[in-house]
Amino acid sequence: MPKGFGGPPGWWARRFRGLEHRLTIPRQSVIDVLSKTSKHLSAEDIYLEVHKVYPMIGLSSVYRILEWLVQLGVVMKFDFGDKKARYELIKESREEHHHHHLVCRKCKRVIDYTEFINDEVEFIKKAEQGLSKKYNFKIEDHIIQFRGLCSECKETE
Amino acid sequence: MPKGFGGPPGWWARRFRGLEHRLTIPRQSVIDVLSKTSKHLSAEDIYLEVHKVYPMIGLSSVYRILEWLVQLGVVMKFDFGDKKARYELIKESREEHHHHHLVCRKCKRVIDYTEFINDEVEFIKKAEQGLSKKYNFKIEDHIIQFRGLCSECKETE
DNA sequence: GTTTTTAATGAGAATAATTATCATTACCAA
DNA sequence: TTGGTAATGATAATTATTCTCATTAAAAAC
Ligand SMILES: [Mn+2]
Ligand SMILES: [Mn+2]
Ligand SMILES: [Zn+2]
Ligand SMILES: [Zn+2]
Repeated sequence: MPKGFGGPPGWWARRFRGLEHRLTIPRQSVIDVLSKTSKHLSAEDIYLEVHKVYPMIGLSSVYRILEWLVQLGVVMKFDFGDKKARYELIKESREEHHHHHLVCRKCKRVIDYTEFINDEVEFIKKAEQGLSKKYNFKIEDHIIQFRGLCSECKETE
Repeated sequence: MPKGFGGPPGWWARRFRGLEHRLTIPRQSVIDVLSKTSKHLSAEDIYLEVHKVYPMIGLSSVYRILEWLVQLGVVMKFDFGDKKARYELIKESREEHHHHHLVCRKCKRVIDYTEFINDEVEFIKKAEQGLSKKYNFKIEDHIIQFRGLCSECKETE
């Protein structure tokens, strides 16, 4: 795997080997872009980034690849209220990078936060146990968002 | 206000009186539909329901009215991963009806749950305090979703 | 009540994110 | 190599949502 393609060399190759999933250059490139940022990129953002290093990429491929990664549980897809989906790689060291979002309803700015994760994990664990039992529902992940006004938008109210 | 238009007679009229907001028949009708269901209706669902009782309603009015209600903090707008927005009236007795959602990633079914609300309120209160201070962010509401597979979809896996 | 002013509506066109289609290309396994 | 399959990229199609604008309804002024 060429240097600069997302994570420790071979990591993604190993991640996908054996599955009937090929780690092609377009796929590598998308993963690479996602792995290099903590921003919340839209499909088009990602397309433009990949395009810089791999200009023959097609926008439809980006959408296809993102959907593939979401299905595989490698990427999370978010809706922050502007009308495009935003994507974020789920980091390996989940515990380290587990976080949620503050979303400004006005400017749509998004702030990652990791505070209170311990309290959260405790609360979530209990809730997940109870809910999955009661509703016979297999819980795979969760979303927590606080919504309101960011410091900037609070001024201009 | 005609009987059957959403809640105790005069309630919504009082709710909006004095604001420069008119409680017209299209607006009443939309509120009425939302107040009579616990489903998570899309704009078009609402349009079709209102249309039954007020056939001259326009779809664009429904969108406009829903946005207005969201701005007023009377209605919440959700994204459950199918690609249309869904709307839910925020009930007066918030404590009573405060709930969150289990969302099936496969069939997009949505289950309301109210369990663990006490634990949640405690956790949320603490988090809100800390986060709003640290990030100088005015928190207005929050979203919690558990996502995964409903009992049906778990079978066909 | 009638007129004046303003806000809200409804039809339809326009927008824009996402999906579907399909011919071409890259990849893998004999 | 060669055959079979999976992935890609260009493009068209879809579809939820927003915009525009002439018409209508509501409140305010008279
Ligand atoms: Mn994030
Ligand atoms: Mn609900
Ligand atoms: Zn803001
Ligand atoms: Zn399901």
